[in-house]
Amino acid sequence: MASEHERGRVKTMETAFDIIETLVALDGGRISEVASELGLAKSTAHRHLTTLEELEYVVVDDGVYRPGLRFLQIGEQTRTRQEAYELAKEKVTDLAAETEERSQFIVEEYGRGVYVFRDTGQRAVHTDSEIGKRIPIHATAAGKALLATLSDERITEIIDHRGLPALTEHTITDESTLRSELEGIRDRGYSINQQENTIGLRAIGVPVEHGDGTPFGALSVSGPTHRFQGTLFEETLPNLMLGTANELELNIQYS
Amino acid sequence: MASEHERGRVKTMETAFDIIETLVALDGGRISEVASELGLAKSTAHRHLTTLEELEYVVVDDGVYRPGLRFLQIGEQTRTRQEAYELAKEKVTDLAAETEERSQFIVEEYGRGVYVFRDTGQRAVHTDSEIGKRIPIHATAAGKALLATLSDERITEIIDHRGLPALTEHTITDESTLRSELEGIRDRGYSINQQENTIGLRAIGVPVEHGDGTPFGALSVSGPTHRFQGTLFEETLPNLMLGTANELELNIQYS
DNA sequence: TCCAGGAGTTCGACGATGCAGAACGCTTAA
DNA sequence: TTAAGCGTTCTGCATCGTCGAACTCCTGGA
Repeated sequence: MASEHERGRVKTMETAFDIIETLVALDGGRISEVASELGLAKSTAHRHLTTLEELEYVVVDDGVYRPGLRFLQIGEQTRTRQEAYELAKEKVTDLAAETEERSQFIVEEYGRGVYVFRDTGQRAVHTDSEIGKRIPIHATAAGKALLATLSDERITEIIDHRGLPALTEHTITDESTLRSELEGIRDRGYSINQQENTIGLRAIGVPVEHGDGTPFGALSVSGPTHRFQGTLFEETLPNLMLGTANELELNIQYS
Repeated sequence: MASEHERGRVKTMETAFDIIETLVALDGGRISEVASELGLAKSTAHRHLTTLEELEYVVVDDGVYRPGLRFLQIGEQTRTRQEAYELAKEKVTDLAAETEERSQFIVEEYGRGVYVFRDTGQRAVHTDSEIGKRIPIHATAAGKALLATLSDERITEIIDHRGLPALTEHTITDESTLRSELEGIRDRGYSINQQENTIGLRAIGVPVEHGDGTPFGALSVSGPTHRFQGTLFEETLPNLMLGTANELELNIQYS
């Protein structure tokens, strides 16, 4: 099963996490569901799930196993471990309030962007449901801003590893185009997303660096093309975001 | 190593999660640190950590391994899976805004209370750092409110499993006292915490149930004894919270 | 410059342990 | 009453996780 992995790894651990991911994907599953889904013997799935439950990583309700809140605990701890994350959260909230659009903060992990905070202007649409979601780094404003802060070697690594898949007809899929785009971002200080990720959506992103110039993450604000145009899109928003990123960097430096 | 666990479980998985928990506890560790911490051979720790990194559950920076954001992803997904959680979050925010005190929503897992949302009135102190934290269910307002909604058998199970450890001199450590306290909560509709968890802190908790009467979680608001007294503590707050819980239950029922 | 110490990595051999499959009991539906 | 489906338990086999040794790389001190 799934033997595309290198040798020399702990196979049992792979099946353990395969099971957890199956539970996430199925939104909870019974023993035999999991077993057939992964091609395991029923007894094996049973043993794994029982162990996961004893370790308190999985809860069982009426025979249906689901991931437990311990993942949330570990996730929150890794998120808040760095004080800078709290500062970034404030800025995300501020941006959402000022622009009344959707704003988010992402960091890079394994060559992809990961949503760390997100907020929206209107209270009603307020949802955190995509926190932790991984997005292709080359097709989002925040992702490109982040890429621009990385070293050339790291950029090459990421492109080699993840490729440049097209998400819409506007996605940049050519490496040299992307590189010159990144050059432009470094000059301007901010990045633009022109429906490269989703048709009908534009966005502006700004990188955020630590005091010593090492990359930290990126802020972005996104909205519909009919609102994101003209002076707002070309001047007001970029200036607001550059200012916000600058404040954030100063806050980080002196905290 | 650590052989107090039952036979018939997947031992390798236990060491895998032991390693993850060690990384959480140490806030990142090197291979040999983890190995000596858990009494493993260096090569074993190496193999596990390499596997965890390949599975993208752990990131490595300059030889130091840390839990990755995938835990956050799984945690957020389990939290937001149930739509009711979003509704609960709104109420936590509302309570924090109205009372200008700390408010939280907890659910029960493995016989303990788990913070699912938390908010505080003043923006400055706004921190989510304790999300996911597990608390003794008998020594908190929300915990007792939650306990009061459970079946007698489940209550017995929890007490047998977790015991009633004293956290302060006011903690209820006697089972029959706790049971009559729960009876009172069922009558009144809300619970009170009189410095049972932390000296100097009082709190009020209300249970939240699904439309069919099954337990969902509990809301609570906590504050310092010098503010939590008199009419506020005896009337205003309880009424506010009972109303809020009632609204929440209605929202849940018709969503 | 050389050596010593510590860290990460690789390798091989042993035996613990994870795995599949069968068998059993329970519940549900026909 | 029976059959199907599910969870649970057990047992034997061979896989695979474990340890320890050996090697390299890096760093700091003499």
